[in-house]
Amino acid sequence: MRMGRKSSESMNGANRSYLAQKLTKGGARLTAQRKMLVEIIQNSTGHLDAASLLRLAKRRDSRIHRATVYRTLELLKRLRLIDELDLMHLEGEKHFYEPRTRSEHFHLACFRCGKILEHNTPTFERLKKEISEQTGFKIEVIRLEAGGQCEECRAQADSSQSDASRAAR
Amino acid sequence: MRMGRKSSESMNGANRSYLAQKLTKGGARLTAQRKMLVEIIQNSTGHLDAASLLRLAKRRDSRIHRATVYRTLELLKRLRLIDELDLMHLEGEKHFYEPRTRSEHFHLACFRCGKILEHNTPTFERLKKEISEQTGFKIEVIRLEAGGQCEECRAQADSSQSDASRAAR
DNA sequence: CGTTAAATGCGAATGGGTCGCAAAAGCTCC
DNA sequence: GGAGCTTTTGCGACCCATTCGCATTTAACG
Ligand SMILES: [Mn+2]
Ligand SMILES: [Mn+2]
Ligand SMILES: [Zn+2]
Ligand SMILES: [Zn+2]
Repeated sequence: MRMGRKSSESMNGANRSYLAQKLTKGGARLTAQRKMLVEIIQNSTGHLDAASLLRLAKRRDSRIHRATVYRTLELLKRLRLIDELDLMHLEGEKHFYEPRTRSEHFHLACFRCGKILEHNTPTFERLKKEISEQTGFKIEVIRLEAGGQCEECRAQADSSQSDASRAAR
Repeated sequence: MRMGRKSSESMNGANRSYLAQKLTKGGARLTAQRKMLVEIIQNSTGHLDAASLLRLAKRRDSRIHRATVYRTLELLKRLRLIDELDLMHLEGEKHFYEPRTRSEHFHLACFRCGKILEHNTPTFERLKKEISEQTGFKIEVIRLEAGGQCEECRAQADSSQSDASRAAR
């Protein structure tokens, strides 16, 4: 009977109250799978899709099933613990997820290099406020995404553009 | 050999130059199918998904195939003649399409009654400008969507809320 | 018109996501 | 710390939107 605690577990202790609070509100049970999935999402840096999340989870406990991942994502969305992103369908039709613990931001997807930029400005906050005021609509989730060219790729495109026009002469 | 022209066809004459211009740029051919699909999209009021578009198209020429619809939508997206919407996945994973001829707006999807509101405010324009200025990102397509409760549904929810609290006492 | 590259129809194949059900695991209350 | 009830999981079959490869047709250019 190992009583040793890994750092992730002791850290879990701190998280548990927050999660327990959030998850148990509404009658959701705090299962091992859910704890694991939430922890992976929280600790992950980038934007996870369901398949990646499953892969990472299987590394800890190979018995976890795809359906559980999808069901948990659905639950976390409902509880507003994560946001779902499309990232302009840059990599097919799948969705990406990120914890709502980080400060709010939107996403810019570069069609050329595939990079995802995160950004925010007070004007976004203002826009949301205006929307509610002007339409009476109560915003529960909002998603702002743009596709185009990032600064670097634009510079590159411009220089090859001038190459092309030079060659055309 | 019927020489009569339906109004939709004569209207087509006006559109054709615009379409021909847009479609033939980049080497796209002006096929009967493409003309038909673009016309359906332009004349449609609501937000069409691929299946609805196919259904409407089949009504005019039953030989048109699903794959052609998808390929045409892809083309029109590339040419920036239409925008693709998710509408917060209110009706599953499918996408919706609308012509870019109408003035720009974003979409608010009511989770309760399923209504889609269209809205705009100058702050949105300003936000886009700021994004470009602050990040150097060149926006080619942008999508702003919110999900929540429309004014009517909110009023309804509030009144049933107070019913509930009254009942609870 | 004939030529040629591009587009279409077709049906099979993908891929992301969902479902129904039996077994397993949380919670609650004692 | 179990009994009993309810929720959740694993599982595989299934679904639905979209894509693909290929043979045939068609638009566009000369
Ligand atoms: Mn989507
Ligand atoms: Mn992000
Ligand atoms: Zn880039
Ligand atoms: Zn509503």
